[in-house]
Amino acid sequence: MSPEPMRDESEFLASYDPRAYDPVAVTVDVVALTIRDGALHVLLVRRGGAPYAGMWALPGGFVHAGGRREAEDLPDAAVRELAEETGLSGKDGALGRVHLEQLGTYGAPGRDPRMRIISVAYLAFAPELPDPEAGGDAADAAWVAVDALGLTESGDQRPGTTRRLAFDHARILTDGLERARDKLEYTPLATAFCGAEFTIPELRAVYEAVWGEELHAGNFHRKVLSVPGFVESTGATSDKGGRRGGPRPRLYRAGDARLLHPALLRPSREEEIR
Amino acid sequence: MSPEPMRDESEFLASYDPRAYDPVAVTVDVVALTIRDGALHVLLVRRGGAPYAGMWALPGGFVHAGGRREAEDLPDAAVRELAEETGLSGKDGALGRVHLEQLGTYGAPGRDPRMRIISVAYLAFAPELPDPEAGGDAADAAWVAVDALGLTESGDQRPGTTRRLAFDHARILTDGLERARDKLEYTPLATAFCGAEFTIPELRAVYEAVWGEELHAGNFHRKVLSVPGFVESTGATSDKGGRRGGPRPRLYRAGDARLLHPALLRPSREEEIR
DNA sequence: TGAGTTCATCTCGTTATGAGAAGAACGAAA
DNA sequence: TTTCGTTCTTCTCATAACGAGATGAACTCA
Repeated sequence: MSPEPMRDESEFLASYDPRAYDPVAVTVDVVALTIRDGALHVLLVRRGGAPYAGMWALPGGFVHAGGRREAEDLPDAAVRELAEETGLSGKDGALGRVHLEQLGTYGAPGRDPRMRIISVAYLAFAPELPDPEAGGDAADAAWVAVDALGLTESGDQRPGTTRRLAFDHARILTDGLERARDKLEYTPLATAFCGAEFTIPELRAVYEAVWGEELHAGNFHRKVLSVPGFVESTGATSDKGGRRGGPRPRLYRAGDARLLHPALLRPSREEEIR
Repeated sequence: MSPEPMRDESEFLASYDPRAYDPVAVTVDVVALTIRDGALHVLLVRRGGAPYAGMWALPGGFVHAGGRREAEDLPDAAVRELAEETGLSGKDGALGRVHLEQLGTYGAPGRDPRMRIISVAYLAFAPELPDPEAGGDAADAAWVAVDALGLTESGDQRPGTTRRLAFDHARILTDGLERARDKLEYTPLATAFCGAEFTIPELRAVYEAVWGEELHAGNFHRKVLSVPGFVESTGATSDKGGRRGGPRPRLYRAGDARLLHPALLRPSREEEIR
């Protein structure tokens, strides 16, 4: 990993010139997902400046690497960009309960017309949040229904889709959705889309929105209660029934499991196997 | 993502100065795993130069970003570094049959004493390969038994371990092993550790080496044959029995499944759940 | 030749899953 | 207020999957 062998470490550090290397920039981009009106939504910003001005993009920006500003870690950069470009406050505010994990890194030459840019993508699961306010370089910011973006399996957008995504963000978003679908199978992260207390029908609505298919209510109920540590009862009952009738569902909160065992497998997996 | 709004994209590109940004460098590091003598091994190089001279590290190096050399994509950089530092030839040679996937990106400030370095880690599964030859900046290169590195769950090495790992490579390797264990559960990638044709006992040995526990031979056999697309029969039989006796096992090759359904879950999962 | 090992298959009891049904609780419309 | 349709929650039942153990044949090594 070192450019050339040297005898002494301090001598090496003194003579080291970072600028002698190829110029690269590192950004973070965030795929922030939430459930609104029973449908999966992603947080997007409309780009104010070039390149791709006017198009929609994932919130993100350059990592403060330590030159003029203080160096920040990658997850911190993700939270900062999310806060800056959307007006949502950071860890102690609206973004306090979100789950954040690294999704992947995208660095193909030419993915950004300005220069070689390596983008570290993060994936966030959030409970229902207020509408964002555009800030930073963003001309606009909004929660957008994922279904309205016309994404294809290959990471493109279908022709005729009104909201076009900049850069390779359609691919990043597609990968993020795929990851979210997988994570719901074997981790309890569906609870990250809910409030602190939730009902089993609410939890089922999360699965149905992310997976895009209806689940058998009875079997789902049995399964959630039988997996150890998935949810724990609060003893209380929701104060209202469903909006179209039905009894008041009981309230639960997230349990202490980090993995679901056995997993909650989605029904229509057969097609994707080959 | 743009530094400041501008009216025209070409005007923007002309005036853009990459050097105005914080200096960052991007590297790739590869966690290359294989099975030798029934035990899981990882490819390591001994560092010739500073920093961490003399310590062991994952093979890796700077990404050619496009300044003086031609820009290369991240996976290409991973293959190139693997080839350069170990003497193993590239895609058409010994490295032709390896599975390569992105593992994660490590960019904490201070992880490299020279400057801010963002490292994109890749994970490789390889069948048994020849001993590597040191090249590039590496003073030595070898397949090292993972068990001999004294890795802890928290990504450190136990005190007293002779081969110390440079940088945060103990953490990267720990994450890679965790990922490998997971992948064996729900993908047919265990076959990537085998040759083109293999027996079911050989495949079981892969699982036992990666998971570090013995499996029930009969149930494993039933399971592998019952999962559609995992393996397909060649009709042939191995020309030798096991080294300690037993009949000649039949030969199989990898099937066309990309996902195992139902998955092959490892037995002792209960402990890791909470 | 004999002893010990391993492959491959089978059995059996337990657990998990999919599909459907039923009673009770509720909202909304008549 | 009554009625009707909806939803929560719990059951049942048939099927599939799994863990543990057993068996006989095939092979290596002493």
